[in-house]
Amino acid sequence: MTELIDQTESSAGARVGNRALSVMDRLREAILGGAVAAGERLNEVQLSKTLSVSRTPVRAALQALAGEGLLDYAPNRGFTVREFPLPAIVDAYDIRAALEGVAVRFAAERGLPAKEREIIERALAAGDKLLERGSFEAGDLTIYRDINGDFHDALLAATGNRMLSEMIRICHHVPVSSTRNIVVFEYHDVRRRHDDHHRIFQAVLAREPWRAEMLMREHVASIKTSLVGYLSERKTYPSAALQPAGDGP
Amino acid sequence: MTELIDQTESSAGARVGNRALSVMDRLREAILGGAVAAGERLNEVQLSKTLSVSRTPVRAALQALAGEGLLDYAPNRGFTVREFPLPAIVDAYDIRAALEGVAVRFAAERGLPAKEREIIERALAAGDKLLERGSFEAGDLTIYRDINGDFHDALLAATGNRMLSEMIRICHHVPVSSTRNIVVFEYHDVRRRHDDHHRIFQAVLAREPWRAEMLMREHVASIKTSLVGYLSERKTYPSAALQPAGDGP
DNA sequence: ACTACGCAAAGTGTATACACATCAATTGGG
DNA sequence: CCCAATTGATGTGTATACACTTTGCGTAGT
Repeated sequence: MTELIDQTESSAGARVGNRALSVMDRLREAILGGAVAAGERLNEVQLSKTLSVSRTPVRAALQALAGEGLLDYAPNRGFTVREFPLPAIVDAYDIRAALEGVAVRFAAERGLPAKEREIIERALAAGDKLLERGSFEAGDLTIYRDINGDFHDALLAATGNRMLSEMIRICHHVPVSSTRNIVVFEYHDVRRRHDDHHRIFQAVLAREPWRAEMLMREHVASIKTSLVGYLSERKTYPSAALQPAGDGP
Repeated sequence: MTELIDQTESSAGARVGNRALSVMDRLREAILGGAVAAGERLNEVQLSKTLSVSRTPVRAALQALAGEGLLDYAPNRGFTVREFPLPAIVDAYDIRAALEGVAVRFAAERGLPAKEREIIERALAAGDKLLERGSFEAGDLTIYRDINGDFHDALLAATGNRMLSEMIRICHHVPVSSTRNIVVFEYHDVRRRHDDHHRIFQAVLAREPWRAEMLMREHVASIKTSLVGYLSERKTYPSAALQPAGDGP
């Protein structure tokens, strides 16, 4: 009763009740933030003591997170943080490329609702303005990260297919692979991807489904390529290294 | 300890503990079988009385099924059977086509493990034998349904990517859209799809990733087309009509 | 007759106690 | 000295009681 929880999302995915919801959010944050190691076993009583709730909402949250693919479950052994080996992370980009490709194809076939169209136009305009200077300054990348997120989210909402959006959301929530992050910091790369966005948007408006899909697939694939290149330069395993960098537009 | 449950699957997806597992299976069966209507609200106490268990495993099962996308959840209102409008069912084929396309691409890139290769070869041989007669008899479709399932499952296992296989599994579990069913009964159509399987397998063996992906996409897309055609002939809504027919190879 | 308030019944959310499985360490036998 | 069985501790699985939220019905007021 005293807790203030943003239960904006109503019935998507595998949510759970009041208190369990906040537990779920805190746990997800902890997992994605790397506070708990991959493969680590999550002790229910310990968590319930830490979070000052009973085991019931903790269990509910754990099961919901398992539904999101962040945890593994083994009977009589409880939940463990799912491991995401580097190959699996890279694969996630291919999966995401295929799914977002289908999403924009749907959007191009069905047409863009006015609301989403406005959001996208605003995002594109904001990107144009940010990029017209010809170079990046301090907080610019953070700003563009949000712009990029708005673009993809709006396109996602435009498909009107829950299963598809949930799957894409899962791809975005693969540890270290959040959409709102950017792998390549070079101005020139961001510029190119912003141009991709324009082209994709045009294809959707022009009702060219297959061109839109193809562009989106290539768009996401190029992000994967950048990630792989980034990783092969510095051999370091990116569990923490990528944390602030992550993935791309 | 008196109950005999097949807990073959260990840590995939969102499973839950011993008793909850059997509850989950029974509920899934009931939902997929159409025993409970879409949109219907699932009463926890009623279910627990029906199944002779307490509410705890029932809740666990419900949350797990929500994680599989079969149920919706609303805080303080419980779980409802998710609705799958006809457009969503049709969309599922496009999503499945994209995902299985990526799966075979991975298989072609990575190579087929000996075990899966054997399974596929056996399935293809069995299909050849079944089809060489030139026409279908009574139980032949049921047999081919299993052959078809084995083929797709083996290919799926060969990718070695959990997220991908789970997503494909979800597509297959969309109500009325199980892979192991076949929409078109014509011998000629099954023949064509069996040929598709051969070509896909060859492409995977020949290490031609993009050709394999393209073939698989077209393969699944053709099934969607058949379904749409089937539906537009008889205008009846397929909630029950498709139950025995379903979807295809 | 219609609306608004309130109360009661139904149902979900949470806490807690107990049953059972798993794992590790210790002890007894070979 | 090593292997194995048993026993304890740790931790999950289930049942149940209670608190809170929602919802529908009934009543009173306009």
